[in-house]
Amino acid sequence: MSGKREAKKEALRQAIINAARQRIAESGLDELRARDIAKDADCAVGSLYTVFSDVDDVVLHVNSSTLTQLGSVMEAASKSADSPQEVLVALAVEYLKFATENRNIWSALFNHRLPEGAPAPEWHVAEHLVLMRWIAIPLAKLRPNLDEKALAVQSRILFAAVHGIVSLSLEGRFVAVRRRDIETQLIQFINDIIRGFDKE
Amino acid sequence: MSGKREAKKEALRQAIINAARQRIAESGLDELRARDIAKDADCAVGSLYTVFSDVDDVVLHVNSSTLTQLGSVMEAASKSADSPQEVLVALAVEYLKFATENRNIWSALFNHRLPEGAPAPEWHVAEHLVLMRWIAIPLAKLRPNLDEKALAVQSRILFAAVHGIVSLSLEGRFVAVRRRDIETQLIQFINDIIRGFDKE
DNA sequence: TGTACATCAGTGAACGCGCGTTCACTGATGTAC
DNA sequence: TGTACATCAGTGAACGCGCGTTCACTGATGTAC
Repeated sequence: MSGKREAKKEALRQAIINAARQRIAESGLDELRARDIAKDADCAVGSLYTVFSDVDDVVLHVNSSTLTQLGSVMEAASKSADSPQEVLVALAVEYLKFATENRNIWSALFNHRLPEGAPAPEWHVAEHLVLMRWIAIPLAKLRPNLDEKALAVQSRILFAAVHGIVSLSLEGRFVAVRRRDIETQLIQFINDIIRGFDKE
Repeated sequence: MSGKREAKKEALRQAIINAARQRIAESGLDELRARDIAKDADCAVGSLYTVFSDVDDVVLHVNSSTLTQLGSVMEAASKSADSPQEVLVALAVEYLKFATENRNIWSALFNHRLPEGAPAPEWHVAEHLVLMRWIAIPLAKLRPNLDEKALAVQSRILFAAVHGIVSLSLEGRFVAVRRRDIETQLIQFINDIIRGFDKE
């Protein structure tokens, strides 16, 4: 009966990550507090520090699980259509949908800043790169002349553009566009770009 | 000699705004502290509260002046080329340049969050709208069939896309693209979109 | 299986600090005559 | 122009609070025999 400690520790880790995710989903990353996480996870504040190095570390793990979710969404979108055009549109639309339905969780991905000298750990960066693959696949079919490197760059640029549209629209601020218009606009936008490829 | 008080007050306002801008430029919005602003502006912390309601109010004014700067940049870009295609490219390139050269000042525009219930004051929102006009003008020539409303939406979408590319590239994070490639990519991106319009 | 001891997870009150904001006071500007 | 008083800008030490993190302690799990 030796794995009992290990098992409890793992359960605690999960409870903390879930509690943190829940909190972020409800009130946003800015309102996340160590004490609140502990309360929701049914443990003492101190316990948090026995399984994570600090609160940022917890957030990193929440974001990691968000990226996994997003990966599934993108995989599904990729399979939902045949032509690469349609796949790219589906990816954009599903991204918008995910962001809309999981606003705070999604924005935590981009608003979480690690303290000064600490760059995001490598395993976390890698998780992002995986997502770019889902864009690269259909893009490769549309632009077969691009080499691997150029393809990677193009994927990121396209992601960044879509992200920008989703982001500025959702975060609302000054550049707001009516919610029900965004999807239409996004689809049209992707199609415009793809048409641009054709004529190149 | 009755305007002396008024004049000093105005000088203090400017000194505080300038000090805050300088601080933000050097260390970013996150590192902005009331005491530091006061020290740089050669006044006591308390003075800040005699001319501004709080630190957020100061930031709002810094951002306002940044928007004015950005307006001049966009105006110049608009005059630097004749064809609407070239103007749109110039606007994007100059936006990238402005963001690169004034990284912290620029990102304060987007990272400054007002506390809960307080939306940005109307005068500040209006300043943003003015910028969208610089995009709408060349866009109207390329797509003469769009009505005023659709044109406004398209301008915002286009801005959001460019902003997304500039933003994710500069803020670096995971989706980094090599700096010297961004400009090339951005130009190509705008051209792709415009070509898309043509084929519509 | 049972007992004695060792280890380590889990606890939560207390520490410490950063920082926005206030407020009783001082001194400069303005007004009245 | 000069003097006395009033007003208000400017001061900065002190307040207050939020919150991440620690650490001496307790109690549960594991090990030895």
